[in-house]
Amino acid sequence: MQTIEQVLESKDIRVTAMRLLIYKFLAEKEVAVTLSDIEHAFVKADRTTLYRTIKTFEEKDIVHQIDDGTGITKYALCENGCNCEIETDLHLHFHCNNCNETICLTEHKIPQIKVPEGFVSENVNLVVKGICDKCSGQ
Amino acid sequence: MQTIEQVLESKDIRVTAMRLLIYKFLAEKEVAVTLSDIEHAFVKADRTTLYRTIKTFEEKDIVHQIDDGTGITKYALCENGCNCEIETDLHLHFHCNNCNETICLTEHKIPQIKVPEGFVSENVNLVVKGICDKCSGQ
DNA sequence: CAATAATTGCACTTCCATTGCAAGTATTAG
DNA sequence: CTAATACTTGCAATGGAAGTGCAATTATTG
Ligand SMILES: [Mn+2]
Ligand SMILES: [Mn+2]
Ligand SMILES: [Zn+2]
Ligand SMILES: [Zn+2]
Repeated sequence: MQTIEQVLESKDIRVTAMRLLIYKFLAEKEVAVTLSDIEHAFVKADRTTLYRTIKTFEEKDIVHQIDDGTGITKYALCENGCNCEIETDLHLHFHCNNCNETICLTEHKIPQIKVPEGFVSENVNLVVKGICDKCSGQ
Repeated sequence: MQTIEQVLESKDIRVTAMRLLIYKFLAEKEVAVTLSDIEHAFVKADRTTLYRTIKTFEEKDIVHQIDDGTGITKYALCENGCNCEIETDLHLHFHCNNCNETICLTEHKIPQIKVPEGFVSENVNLVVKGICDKCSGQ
């Protein structure tokens, strides 16, 4: 088990207080977060810093971006050993129409999608919408 | 074969010059269009009118919205007999990373996606990204 | 300790989406 | 046919998210 410091260093990112805090915040959340969520969690920090921190994380494949169709970009920590660099987002994402939260279903891989002759598939974004386990009351 | 006038009337939309023109524009395009595309095609009309026309079409299930991950909403005419109201976007969408165009693959239905216990799937958004038939040169 | 490099904060910008309100146009009732 | 009413269109303004230039601060290195 690596410490957060070790994770950052292994990706050639300097360890700063801000980065540790944001990493912890993401790790504690079991759902994908928006920049605005992070802003509300760290009101003292500047928006730009938060923005650039998450962008750094994204570049270095510490987080991946999720477009769940709400129009607002969300982010979630990559799984240990996730290969975002090679094939983006192999797992599917679930967006709850009730609580409006989006979560990674890391265990659920995206099935092979057939495309017509002449088309070349490079990657796939798949978002399932519906009611999440918490909201469905089971 | 219905005329455009008949299509609009059947959906309780008043026939206006603007609406006929925009409908025709969408019908002639084989790709999904942005509001900005429509704006460029109708420079004399006000942006708001174009916006509200497309929103009216969307409400009445004449067009469907496509979120292809570019951050800009696109629209495309619904197929004849499409059931947007009931289950949104059964077909998949393809976004070309080369020409930046998005098309409906109406023949390609989205496969059944399994979700974990407790989750209820209501609809699915699936966008495949890659190279389209025109750009792949076949 | 000084030089250098990276990070952070502030201010500003751009782009798309959306709304209030007034003016114009079509529809309906008398 | 005319007046009242409903709907459509245009203008102006707003809001929200994303992104950038630059200076100040902080950390790293020699
Ligand atoms: Mn994910
Ligand atoms: Mn479509
Ligand atoms: Zn929920
Ligand atoms: Zn193409």
